[in-house]
Amino acid sequence: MNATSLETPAVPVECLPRELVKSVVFLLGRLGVAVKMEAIEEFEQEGFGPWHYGVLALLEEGARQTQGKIADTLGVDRSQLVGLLDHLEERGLVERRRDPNDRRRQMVSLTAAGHRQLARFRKLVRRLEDEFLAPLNEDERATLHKLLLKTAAHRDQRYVLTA
Amino acid sequence: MNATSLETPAVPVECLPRELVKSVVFLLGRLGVAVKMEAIEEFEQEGFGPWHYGVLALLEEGARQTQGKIADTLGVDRSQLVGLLDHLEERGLVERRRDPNDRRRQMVSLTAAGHRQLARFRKLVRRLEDEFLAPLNEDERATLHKLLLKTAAHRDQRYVLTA
DNA sequence: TATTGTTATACTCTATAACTATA
DNA sequence: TATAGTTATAGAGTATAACAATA
Repeated sequence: MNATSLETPAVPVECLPRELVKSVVFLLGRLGVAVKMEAIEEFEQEGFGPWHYGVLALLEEGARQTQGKIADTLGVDRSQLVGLLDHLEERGLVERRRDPNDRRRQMVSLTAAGHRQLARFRKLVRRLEDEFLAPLNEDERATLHKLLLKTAAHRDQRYVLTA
Repeated sequence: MNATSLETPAVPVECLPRELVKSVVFLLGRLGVAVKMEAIEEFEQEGFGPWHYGVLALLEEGARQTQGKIADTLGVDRSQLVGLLDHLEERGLVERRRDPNDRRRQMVSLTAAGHRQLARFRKLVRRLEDEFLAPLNEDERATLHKLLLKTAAHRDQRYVLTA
């Protein structure tokens, strides 16, 4: 039984320095890392990681991408993507085919099983989001999203939502 | 010159999947990790890490903490805190004194130099925050803070701002 | 020679587990 | 025996660099 228990702790939980709690970047960093870790745990229970979800989601939007493009778009290293695709291919969720016009390139595409797995991933993410944002109502979530998106898009073009 | 350059890129930057960009938890995770990495870089240039700032900020609020209390409050492992305090003590920013009533305990307190370093850390964090939240005005930053705090406090008592 | 995908290597961070000295 | 602090060890995750095939 530790201090994070739901029961009233014998010793009151010490608060973080006000200075930190008042800082937007501190909260952003802490929450961001926390949500990432929770996501990793959730995906791991199904034998995957969050990156696998990103790859499948990207492939569904624009089929037949080369590995280089997938890696650059998602912001993962090309060498890292190899292992992710191996994992997905072994489970029959994606297919790799050499581009006949340039046999260095691999054209990656989603299989039917890949689409079904993507649906499962979406359910997982919805659950995670509902749990993590539990104290916020719909309006607040929309506001939070708007502010985060504005911040992200300012730093990185890839976040700009095109019409 | 890479694709993240400010110039108009020859090849248009591929967008992330809309599905991801529309997810609050995805943005939160990405931005959180990004701001953490930027903070680490900034602190590193002064020969420290973000944790050192947390320790100094905590010590200023409530002096003469034991190491266990500091570690639990900040959420770092006790064994990790040892190295952080070594680093700070070598530079004369904190002092460790054995508690005469229980010689297992170390009482840690801030020195005058520690206070001055804390002031420098604060300037660094203000700069980081201004840079990271550049696209948001004062009202938006306040709203973002409110929403993040509400989310964090719901998950972890240590974030509850006491009057 | 440059590029695509791949493999191998190294390094950082963290989590865990032993160890000491005190209680 | 249990606790506070310390040290040592091992693992995951990531970044870097070498490599093979093709252009």
